Amino acid sequence: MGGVRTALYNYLYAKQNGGDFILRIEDTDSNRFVPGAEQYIIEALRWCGIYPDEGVDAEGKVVETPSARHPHAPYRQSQRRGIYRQYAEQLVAAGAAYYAFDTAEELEKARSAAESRGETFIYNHLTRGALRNSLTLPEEEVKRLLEERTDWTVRFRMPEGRVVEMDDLIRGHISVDTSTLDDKVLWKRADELPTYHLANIVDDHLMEITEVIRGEEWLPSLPLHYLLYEAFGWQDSQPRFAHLPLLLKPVGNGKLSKRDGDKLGFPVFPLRWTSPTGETSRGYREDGYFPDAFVNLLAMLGWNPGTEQEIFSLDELVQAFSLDKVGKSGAKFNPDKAKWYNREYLRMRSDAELAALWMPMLAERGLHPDLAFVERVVALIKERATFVQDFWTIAHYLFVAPTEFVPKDVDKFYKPEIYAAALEAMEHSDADSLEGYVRDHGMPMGKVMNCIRLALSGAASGLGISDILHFIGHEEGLRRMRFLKEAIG
RNA sequence: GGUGGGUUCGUAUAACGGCUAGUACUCAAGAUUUUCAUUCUUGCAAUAGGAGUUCGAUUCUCCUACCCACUACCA
Repeated sequence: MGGVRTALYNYLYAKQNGGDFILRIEDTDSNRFVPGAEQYIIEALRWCGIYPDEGVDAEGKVVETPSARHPHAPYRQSQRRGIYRQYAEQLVAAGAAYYAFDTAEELEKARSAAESRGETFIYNHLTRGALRNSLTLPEEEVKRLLEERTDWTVRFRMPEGRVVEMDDLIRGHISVDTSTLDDKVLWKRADELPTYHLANIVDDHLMEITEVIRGEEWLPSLPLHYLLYEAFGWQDSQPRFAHLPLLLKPVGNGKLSKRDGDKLGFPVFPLRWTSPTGETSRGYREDGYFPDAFVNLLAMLGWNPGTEQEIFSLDELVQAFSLDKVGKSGAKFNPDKAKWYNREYLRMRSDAELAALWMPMLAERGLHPDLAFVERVVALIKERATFVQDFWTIAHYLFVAPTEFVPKDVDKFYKPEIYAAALEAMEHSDADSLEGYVRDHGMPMGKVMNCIRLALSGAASGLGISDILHFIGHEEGLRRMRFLKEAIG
């Protein structure tokens, strides 16, 4: 959800300003490759109605837009491998970065040693002088290690005691002292791939990105990114940054995780997702949410239009969206409000459209009613439903006679005198005259009517009796009256 | 621990430094309905705490508290 919201805000911002929305796959961690994840992202965006102007499509090919522009291909960082090394080395040559030869074990040792002293190990101006890198080793040995070993990295040489002044479109001015920051790895010889920081800056520059709208978790690395733009000499074309507040779990504290959804009974994924380990998480699509409702509720999590309007189509969002109306604090997700949104969107759908969505579900139950009949049913019940899936629960007895009766309602309304009156009323009237007959003959309205409803629907609550009768017909109504007696009596 | 960010009803949020702090969801009550749901009406409910600036602070400044993120050869 959080990822979709970030993509949505980027899309809205781009479209509002006549820009392009580019989908770039940042797959620079070969250890964390998840098969199917990329396809999933593309399919989820499509479901939401978000189509990239540039990027990769579901088949892994460059997106073909009407204008057929794809000047920045390839869009998958794993396919851009070749271009990053030169940039990393450019920084080394400029003195902004250096080669580091520390092995994972050595760093681990340094970390635990610091920990035992009650400190935290940071690879920075304080420690780099005592570690194995091109700043401490003789030139000859550096040259040798570079050729002999394949596990070295390029690290950013974070300056000491510099205050980086930054601007965020949402948070305003921020300044950070670089002394507290560390020498981040920029490039790994082992897989010839950059880390996020280098790849992001290089690609944003190459792809002419003008705005970076991303999650708040990136705010702490913003100084590094500023410094990187500076080291490359790209300050003039540096994009503007906006860090979005996080999506938080509905109860307690902390960011929304997939566990919360499982526990509290709502999806945290746009589409159903099955992880490589076979674990499945439910999706908004499969749960019956309409894509436009999902987009709408997501847009309102962290942003507001400044008016009291709550229902927005994607196009309206493009018009109304504004980064300065995005909040600064994390937004707790409210599942009840999400359902409310879907209910609103369900009501806006036409009877014909809802009937068309319901037909296949009826077919799964072996039912093949007239489309016109289904449309009439939908018109009657749509106000009572949140999802199309609810239709069956609400109106199943319009298609199939009840075979079970709610025991509590039976106890209350299936009594000899009441049943006799109810049967008499049914035998001497039709759908339209039933209520009048009951009243005119002095029968207890509530009891008799509920007894009839029990027979017709299996419970004492639900649709109006006259409505039910109109759908199933008087004969079927009488048959169900008799069946109630057989089943219970 | 360090650094950064954040803090208005339970939740999402509104309020040029100036009305009785508004709206929506949830919840409760009432009306409507043959029942339930819908619909309508009403109600409950908040500026984290403390200083300061000011005629006046939800809004600006500082301190405290709490929450979150980051602190990886992950993004």
